[in-house]
Amino acid sequence: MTLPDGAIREFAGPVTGADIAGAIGPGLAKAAIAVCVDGQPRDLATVIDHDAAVAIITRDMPEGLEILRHDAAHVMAEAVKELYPEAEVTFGPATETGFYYDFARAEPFTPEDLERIEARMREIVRRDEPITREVWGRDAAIAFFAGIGERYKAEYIGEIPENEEISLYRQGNFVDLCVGPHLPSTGYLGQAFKLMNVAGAYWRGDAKNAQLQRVYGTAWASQKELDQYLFRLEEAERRDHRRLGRDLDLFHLGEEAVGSVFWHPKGWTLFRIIENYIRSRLERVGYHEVKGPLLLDRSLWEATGHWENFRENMFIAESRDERVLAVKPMNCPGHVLIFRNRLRSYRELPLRLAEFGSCHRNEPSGALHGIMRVRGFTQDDAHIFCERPDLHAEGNSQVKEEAIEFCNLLMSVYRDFGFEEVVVKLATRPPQRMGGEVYWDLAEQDLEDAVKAAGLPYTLNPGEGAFYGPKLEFVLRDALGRDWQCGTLQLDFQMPERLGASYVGEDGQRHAPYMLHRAILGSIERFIGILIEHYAGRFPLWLAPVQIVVASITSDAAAYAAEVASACKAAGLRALLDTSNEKIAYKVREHSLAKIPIMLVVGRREAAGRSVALRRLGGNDQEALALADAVARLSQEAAMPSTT
RNA sequence: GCUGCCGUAGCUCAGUGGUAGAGCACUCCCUUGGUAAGGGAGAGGUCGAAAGUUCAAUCCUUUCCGGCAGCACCA
Repeated sequence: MTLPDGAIREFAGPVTGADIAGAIGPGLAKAAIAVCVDGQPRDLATVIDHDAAVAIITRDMPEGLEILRHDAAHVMAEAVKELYPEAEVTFGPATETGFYYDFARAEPFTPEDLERIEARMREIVRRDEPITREVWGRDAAIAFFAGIGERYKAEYIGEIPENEEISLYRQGNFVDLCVGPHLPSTGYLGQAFKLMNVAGAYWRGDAKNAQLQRVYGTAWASQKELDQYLFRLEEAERRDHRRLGRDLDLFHLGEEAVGSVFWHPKGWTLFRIIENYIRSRLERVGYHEVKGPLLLDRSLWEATGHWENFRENMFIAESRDERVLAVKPMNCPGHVLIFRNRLRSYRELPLRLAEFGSCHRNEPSGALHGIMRVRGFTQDDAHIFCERPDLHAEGNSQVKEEAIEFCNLLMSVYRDFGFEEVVVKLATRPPQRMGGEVYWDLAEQDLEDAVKAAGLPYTLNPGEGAFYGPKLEFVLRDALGRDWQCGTLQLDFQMPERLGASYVGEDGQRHAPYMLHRAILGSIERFIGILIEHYAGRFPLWLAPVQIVVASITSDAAAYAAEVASACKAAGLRALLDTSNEKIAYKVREHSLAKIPIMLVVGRREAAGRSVALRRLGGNDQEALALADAVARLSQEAAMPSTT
């Protein structure tokens, strides 16, 4: 047996994982929960009868944790069957943070039911029931599950491929179909788990199928990790953009416009700062900003194929002469029409048309979520029209050059917003697609080369590209370690042609251009939601809607405070004046809760010396500064990054 | 859209088959106080909407609207 460190252990005959762990040491024997044989996770009791590479899996390892969680699902199923024998079991896998199990039962589970189930689970763990594996014949297995009324299990076994082994796991009186591996006994699960909530889920993930009840739980290797996870959940709740949006008076959502945002002055300030920052970045690298119409004639959407495929998701309007129009769900057709409006030369390419495009999509009500998922939103969109690549040419195509430039720009923008960790996914040709294989080959190659050239880590997402071309998806990771897909770069060799766009090439002939759809932030509304949660509402100075509050200590200093606020505003800083009739401690608390980054406190002393006492959010001390110095320093600190 | 839960003052939440309360926020008054809540008074609600049961509904029932969680969706 070859161990992970390369050491070789000899055994006279067939051994189990437990034997091997025991041979290595008593500590490991105790910690072992499963074994990895030639890369495959197995039960600790599995007999290994050949030379193999083995690794003992413990509960602290990611593989071990996954087994633990999977077992938690089984223990839950056992508990449910004991308490509610009429419930049918279906699937119950491990998840990123725990597990779930889908049950079929006419009665909904109540929160009280969850408490009962959790208590029974803890009891099953204390019973320490041995978990054993059995291999069954297909027909016997189907008959068994059908016989005990488990129709979903029986249905599923019928669909397992002929060549696969059908294994059942038994713990106590509970028997479940499962590939495993599992813990040696229920006691190994420990008590670091908790049931979280119940929700509906479709049988086999299909909305056409019956809806089951999914019970979610979380499970960890230790109580400490469970506590940390629960704390992280609380932290996420504290940072929830819906709560902070209200507390910081950034926006509200209302039933008068479901799925659209009412931006308040501070929120709109933030929106405009972000828009202006992107505008400035784009101008520097040769984009031209445009603005297309919001309402476009039905015939255009028929030409793009949207009328056929996405009509349910579009808002439809009618003009008084009874023409049918759709509120645009995307900006590209408008940009193609701008491109197509006159004869274009290859000399104009690449042509980069950018728009802060206001889009509307009639999303299903259940999909809406704060400002993250809305029906009306704004994209930092642009379409880059490129020369049709010559399949036999040397060197980089325009498409590739533009893709590289875009990756660099995107990374720089993300860094400016405080996101350092970004992963890229390359989504390649889907089963249903348009265009010949040679074009797909080249297109995928160009995008892959571009990510490499930009030095970004990436993973493949096979078959997930759009029907008109492959795409890059940019996923950033926030302060809480959550992933958000924001940026996208999609290559499209269909739409320009479909809408009759062309340019005159060097050869004097007309060609349909290639088009790159690209966005960095994606939806600005959603991106602001992400920023709020990333920063927990404590924006860096350049983004803060209110950067400075000038607070007076006594009314004697009010006039000077007003002068200080004016000086800040004159320097382009977003400053607020607070000369209200409150004590300074009250003002400090109030503006700290409003998460305003800088407070300039002025009393008699400052007024006499033309100075300010500068206090930073979260700090406990103040710094005495001459007014002019403070303004100069803050202006510099508040500068928009990468734009000067 | 589906399943479950929820909807009482701007916010957080009590409460009752006989038409409502607290804290914070808000307004006014007193207070001029040096770094996370000074004191007092006042105003504020068709109890999400409609229909039904009832002598009587904020409370019970139904439908609708909206929110939350998950699923499905996300060109």
